[in-house]
Parts: sequence; C-alpha cells; structure tokens
Amino acid sequence: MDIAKKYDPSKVEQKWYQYWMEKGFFHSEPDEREPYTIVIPPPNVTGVLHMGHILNNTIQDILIRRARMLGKNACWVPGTDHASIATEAKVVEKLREEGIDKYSLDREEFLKHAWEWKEKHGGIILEQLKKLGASCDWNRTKFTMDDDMYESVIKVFIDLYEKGYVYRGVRMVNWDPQAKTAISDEEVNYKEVRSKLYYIKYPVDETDQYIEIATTRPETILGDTAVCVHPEDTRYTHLYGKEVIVPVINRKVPLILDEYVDKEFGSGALKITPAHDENDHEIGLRHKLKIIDIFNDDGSLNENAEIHIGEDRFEARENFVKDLEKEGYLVKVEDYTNSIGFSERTDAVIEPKLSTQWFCRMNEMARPALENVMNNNIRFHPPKFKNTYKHWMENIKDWCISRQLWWGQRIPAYYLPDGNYVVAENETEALKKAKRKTGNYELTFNDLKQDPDVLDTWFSSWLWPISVFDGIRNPDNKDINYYYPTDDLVTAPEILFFWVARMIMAGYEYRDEKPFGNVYLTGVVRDNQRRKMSKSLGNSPDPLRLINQYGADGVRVGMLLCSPAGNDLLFDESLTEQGRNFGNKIWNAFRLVKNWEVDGNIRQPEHSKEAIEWFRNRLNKAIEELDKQFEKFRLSDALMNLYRLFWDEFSSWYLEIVKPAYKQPVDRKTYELTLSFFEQLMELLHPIMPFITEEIWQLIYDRGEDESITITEMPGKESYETSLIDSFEKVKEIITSVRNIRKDKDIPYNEALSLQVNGEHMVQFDSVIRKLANIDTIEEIREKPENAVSFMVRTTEYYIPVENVLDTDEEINKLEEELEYTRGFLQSVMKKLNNEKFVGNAPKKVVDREKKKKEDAEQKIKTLEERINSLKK
RNA sequence: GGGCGUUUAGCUCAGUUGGUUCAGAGCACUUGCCUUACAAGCAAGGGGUCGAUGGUUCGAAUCCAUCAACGCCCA
Repeated sequence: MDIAKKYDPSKVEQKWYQYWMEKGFFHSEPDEREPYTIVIPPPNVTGVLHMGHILNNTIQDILIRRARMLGKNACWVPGTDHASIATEAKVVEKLREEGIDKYSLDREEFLKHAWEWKEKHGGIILEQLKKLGASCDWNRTKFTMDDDMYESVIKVFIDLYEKGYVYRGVRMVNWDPQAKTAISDEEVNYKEVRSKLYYIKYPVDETDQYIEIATTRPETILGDTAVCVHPEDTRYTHLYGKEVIVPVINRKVPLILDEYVDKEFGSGALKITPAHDENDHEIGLRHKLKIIDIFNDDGSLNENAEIHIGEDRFEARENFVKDLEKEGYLVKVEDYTNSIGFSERTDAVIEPKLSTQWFCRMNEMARPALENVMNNNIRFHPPKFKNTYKHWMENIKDWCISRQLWWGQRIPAYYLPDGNYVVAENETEALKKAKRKTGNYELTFNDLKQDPDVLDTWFSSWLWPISVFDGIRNPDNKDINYYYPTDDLVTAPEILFFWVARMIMAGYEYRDEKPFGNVYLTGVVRDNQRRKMSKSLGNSPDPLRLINQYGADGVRVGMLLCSPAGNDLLFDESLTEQGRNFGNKIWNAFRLVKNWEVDGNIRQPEHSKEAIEWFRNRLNKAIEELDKQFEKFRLSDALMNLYRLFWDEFSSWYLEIVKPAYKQPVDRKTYELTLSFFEQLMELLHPIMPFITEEIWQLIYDRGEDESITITEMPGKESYETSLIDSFEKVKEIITSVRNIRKDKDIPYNEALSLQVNGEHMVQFDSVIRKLANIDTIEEIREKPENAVSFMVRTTEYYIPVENVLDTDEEINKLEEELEYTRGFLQSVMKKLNNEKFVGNAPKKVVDREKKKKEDAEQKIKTLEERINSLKK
C-alpha cells in the first residue's frame, strides 16, 4: 500500500464528516437503550466561532462520542439563541448604514429585517462547528425564537404570572441609554475609571452658612431633593430642621438624617438624588422625598432639570460645573478613581433609572436549585464553584425580565384604557380575560394595547433543556420523557448565574427534576500572556485558520492539552502544532505496520510474543485509568494518558520490539495482534481525534458499507497483571542502561554485547532485552567479573564485559557516588525504624515497607562495596 | 469593603483519606543521531529547600494558624 509520508488532514476530514452525516450516525430517536444527552449552550446568532466555542464544543463532542461508543443512545442537541440586545443592535446598525432609522419603521417591518439578518448570519457558528467534527444531531437544531420555543416562553411567563412570581414593579434599573433598554445586573461590567470628585457648597436657608458635599456626578444635582448627614455627626447638629438650597437652580430641599451616610467620606454630608441612584432611592423612600427624574431615555436632560435641557449628560456635567464655578459654589476638584458600570452590550455608561419593569421573583425557585447542588444531585466540575453558586443563590435578587426592544418574545400583557392589564396567550384570550376582569363586555381589540417590550433572552434560554424537547407545551411527550434530565452540561463559569442557575430553577419548577446531572465548567481561554482573548486586542487566532492549518484533530488536541477543568487556559498555537504532530505520529506508526510484508510460514519470534503479552496488560491498565478519568471529567489527563500510551508505550517500545528487520517479513500472528492493538487504540482515541482515527480504522481492515468507528463499541477493560507490567518497567531500565553504556563507551549498536546478571532477574523478557539492546547472551554469574562495566536495576547488578574501554577509576568513582547516596538513604530509613513512636504508631504496611527498604539498601551497599573492592585490586 | 480561589521544574499543570527508593507529566532546554515508519522524528540527559513563617504529628506538598503575592465574583 502506498501511504503518504505526512498525514494531510484537509483531505480526510471533509470526507468523513460527510460520510457520518449521510449515514445519519448522529441522529437519535428514543429507544430501549440508555440515553445520554447534552444540550449545547446555544451560541448567539450574532457571533462567529471563537476559541471559547472550540474549547466548549470539543469537550462536548468528546463526551458525546464516547457515550455513543459505550453503547448509549447519544443525543447532542444543537441550536442558537436570539440574543435580543446584541442582535437588535446589529440590525439597527445595518439599517443605519442603509440610511434607515429604526424608529421610522414599525415593529413588523423591523422584525422582517431582523429575521432576514438572522437567516443570513444566524447559522454561521453551527456550520463552523461541523468543521470541528461536532457530532450534533443536526435534525434537532433549535432556535430560541422558533414558534414552539416562543410559545413555551410565553406559556411560562403566563404561568409564573398566575403563580404570582412574575410581577410589574417600579425599580431602579440599569438603563442603557444607547440601546434604550433596561438590562440585568449581570449585564453590567464595572470598570475602574479615572474621574473627578467635585466639592460643592450648598447654602443653608436663612443662614449665611454652607454645607459641603462631594460628588462625581454634579449634573445630578439638578435632581437633588435632600441633603443628608449622619445622626451622630455633631458637626451638623445646629442645622437640624433647616432647609438647604440646591445651587444655581435655587431649589429648597430638606436636610435629613440617615445612618447610611459615611461620616468619614468628604465632609460627611451627602446629596440625595432619589431618581438616579439606588441608595439615594432607598433613602428617599424612607424619608418620603420627592423624586425628580431629570433624564430622557437617551441620557439627555429633560425639563425637570430646569437648565441645560436637551444636553447630553456628559455635556451637561461640564456646562453645569462651569455654572457652579461662575456662581462660586465650586470649592475644589480632585482626581478620583471610582468604579463605573458599563453595558455589556453597547459599552455605554449605565444610568441608574427608575422605571416600571417586569420582574420575576426568585426566592422560592432558588431554594431547590441551591439544595440540589449542595447535596450533589447536580455535580459541578470542578466542585469549587459550589461555593460561588451558594453565595449567589443565598443573596439572590428578583430578576428584571423586560427589555425595551422588539427582537424577542413580546411580553403577553395587554393594557386596557383604564390602566388595568391582563396577561394572556394571545389577543383573543386577552379580550376574554379583560371583559371578565372589568365586567365591561363592550371592550374590543382596539381597546387592548399589548406591552411593547420583549423578554430578556435568558428568560428563553433558561428553559432550553426542556423546551428543545417540547417539554413545556407537551410535558408528557416521548422525547422529553426519554431525554430529560440531560446528562452533562458544558459551559463557561461566566454564565453560571445567568444561565446555569436559572436552568436549574426552571428544571425543578417545570419538571420537578434537575435539568442535567453534571456541569463541567471550562476555563476562560487566554493568550500566553494571560490576557483574555478578545476581538479588540486581536490576540485570538481564527479557529478556522487553525483547523485548515493543523486539522480539526490537531486543534482539538491542542485545546485539550491546556484545559484543566475550571482553570483559565493559556492557549498558544504551539499546542495545536503539538496536536498535529501527534496525528502525524499516529499516521506514521500506521504506515509502518501497514507496509509490513506478512509471511504465514514463519514462526512468531519470542520477543514478539513477550511484547504482545506485555502490551495487552498495559493497554488494559490504561483503559481502566481512562474510565476513571472520564468519570471525573479529567479530560486533559485522559488525553495525556492516551498520548503517552500511543507514543511511548506503543510506538517506542512495542513497535520497536515487534518490528521485523529491514526487508524482512513479519509473522502472521504478530501482524494480526498488532493490527488489533492498533484498532483498539484508534477506538480509544476516537472521541478526541475523530477524523484520523476513522481514516485509519477504515484502512486497518476492509469495512462494510455502513461501518464506522463512530458507532463501533469502545474496547472494554479486561483484567491485567500489575506485576507483569512492573517487570517490563525493569526491562526498560535495563535496556536504557545498556544504551547509556554504549553511548558512554562509544560502542556502536551493531556490535553485540553480552550481559551478566548477579541477583534476582526475571527471564521472562530476555529476548526483548536481546533485541532492543543488541545483547547476544544473558548469563547468571556469582562472582564479580574483570573488565566489565556495571549498572544496577533495583537490587540486581548487571555487567557488560568490555575489552580495553574500561576506565577503572571512572567506574570506581561512579560506584562510590552511588554507594554514598545509598548509605544516606539507608540512614534516613534507619532514623524512622529506630524511632519507637514510628514503629508503634504507623500502620504495619508502612513499617514493613520501611523494613524492605532497609534490606534492599543493605544488600545494595554490600554489592557496591564488593564491586569497588574487586576493581581496586 | 465582603466572599471564593490560586501559589509545586524555565512555562502550563497533576499530586487521592498525611506514609512506596530523595516530588510526577507535557512543553521548553542540553547532548548525540538525516538509523530503513515518523527531523512534525529517534536515543539519552539536566532541572524543584512544593509562596513565607509558625504549629499539629512518629511522619506534612498534603492538616491548622498567621502573613505575602496574584486572580475571580459581589458591593
């Protein structure tokens, strides 16, 4: 067979992916097998594939492929998320480029553009995942705005409303003046910003005194409705009951007392702006203060501000400071660093704003969600995230679920002319309910006005593990009953609360059951300088370029090489290169084996028989380890295990032993067993490197029309002998020592040597030693030979007789070094054994071990001493 | 400010309930090899007082306390 010297993934990968798709290997339908289910964390329709997706989906694919090969009915549901804010922003931007203003369109027209945009760009990531080899059940692809998914969300909203969990309320929300919508606390990024602290004096009414306050936001002075001091702050006692005059606009406001104020900060007096600060708002409620909202939705000042009307908040700040200065109210300005919230979506500075929004009460739903994580019904990997989760769940706040956008599930609340409202699935239902509620049977559709807002995107994705199987609308259908709860969820810790926690809540609320058994939290992908990968830094490699360059298998291995669960991973392209090199190693090992000429008439050499016996045991040990590693989600370790098994044990030891001499044929038995090992290795590796393993698996034997490694059975563990594996480790040490002596003494490999043994020695692998170290005879001796170099493996002494090349002094030096070390070692062992407390308290097993160490060391010392003496003669 | 976490070889990380023959791996590094599967390779080698201090223990990388540095989350 003619096989290329270098493995070329690009030719192979497309071929097999297409084959898998044509044969429908990834499709799942409920049957009598045990299900294994993963739902994908739906990527945004706005996004393109980045390294985070590569990591996340590589892991999911490994898990799902392994489950499939373990005989489970594996179902990986793919899909995308409508990402209301991000997508709407993109569509608005696109329209603007075309000269269209969003507000010149009505809702229906705008949504038409949004859907067009989604159709065009929405599937990009999913298509890219195919290049990675993702074995999703593509027939089940879902989108959070599909009709059935949409209906599920509305149904849940209504249900929660009727249970009293969903309510309308006035709250201080995080207002994004650019997107003109409220966003949740989780969508606000706080950053340290260098700003200014302004010290401003307010005249006290009917006196000639002033009270000084400090603020970073002087423009909000225009909305001040009080000045507050601490009740224990004696500096202001004489001013109790007075009024204070807001500078420039001369509004009289009360001086109030509240313990919230920090006496140490600035002058100890605080201006109170209930409409524009969360804490001020609470103080305002306590003291029944007036609330003056001075901002428009876009962040410009409105009439309530009295001056600078229409100016943007930052422009108004500058101008108002000039006013203050001119009129002598500005005391001083200091540089100041404070933390300011920015919108995750638009990066605009968040404006705390009072508004009426829809909220979802969390306390009741949080309880089972917390409990079932703490008691390990749902396991987090790594478990350290339980702490973070607990902290969050115990301090959970109600969830603001309305967004002032058009792209998303529209809130099913209908307002009546009298300000009342009803919540219903559709207009017809709403009208019925409205008539009943008001007793006014004259109402018509024209009297109903549906809430213009849509729901937070997470309010649809928290149902994902249920709604992809239509479990909200049809709670007893075949799919949901079979696939739910799903098995594993793989996601980033950044969305532990946004998404994971809420899915757990929805799971218990709507199925009375967890949504998944395990949550594997991946790390954050960073570059080798620990910087987060981001578009703006340009430090993220393009995953598709990497796949083209190194192959999907190479990228998957590269990604996994740096992926301990939950830790940040420092990705570097050299890792992908290492992945590619591993593929090439596998390929060349295959070339070697496949190019052997087989002769059915020759006998199987002894060394091959021995090697096969060893590797069979070694392989089964690895399989056992792999089972444990997968059980604990230690995927990096599993990869490293396979990497070393293939590279070191199989290629460097096993193949080197069974490899026939140049142009010589191999016996049939060895050939067939080697192919079988190769096949098993490919099967074990398949979940991690799906493409190259399929290619080779198909070439090892002639395969049938519908066969594939993808659906073949994973090799199961058989028993193995640890002692045999350990004996072979000694053999490796012997061979390495001989190689070192050859190198040391400049003895070429093709010059055969003889080996003499004094002490305990297993003859089982002697022919392996003969072959790999080029030894012609191995004999046991009782005396120290002359003219021989020696080495020790454990307690056994080995000699290689050499003529003329023995440097006695050097040999003695070497032996004396070893003697000294062994004596020191014995001393430390004796220290333990002479300690009565150790012998008395330590377990017998440990003490026996020390005794064995002592005996071994003593024997070794004796051997070394004798050898040195005989050399000195 | 509150909470959580991390610190082991040049780098990235393992290290089970404290106890195998001086703490392991991968990469990087050093040396010798274009040996007939693979230079994207082969053979060998060096490298760590386990962040610091104190304590518990016969015994500590592992348990406890304090401190330091870094990171994340919340405010």
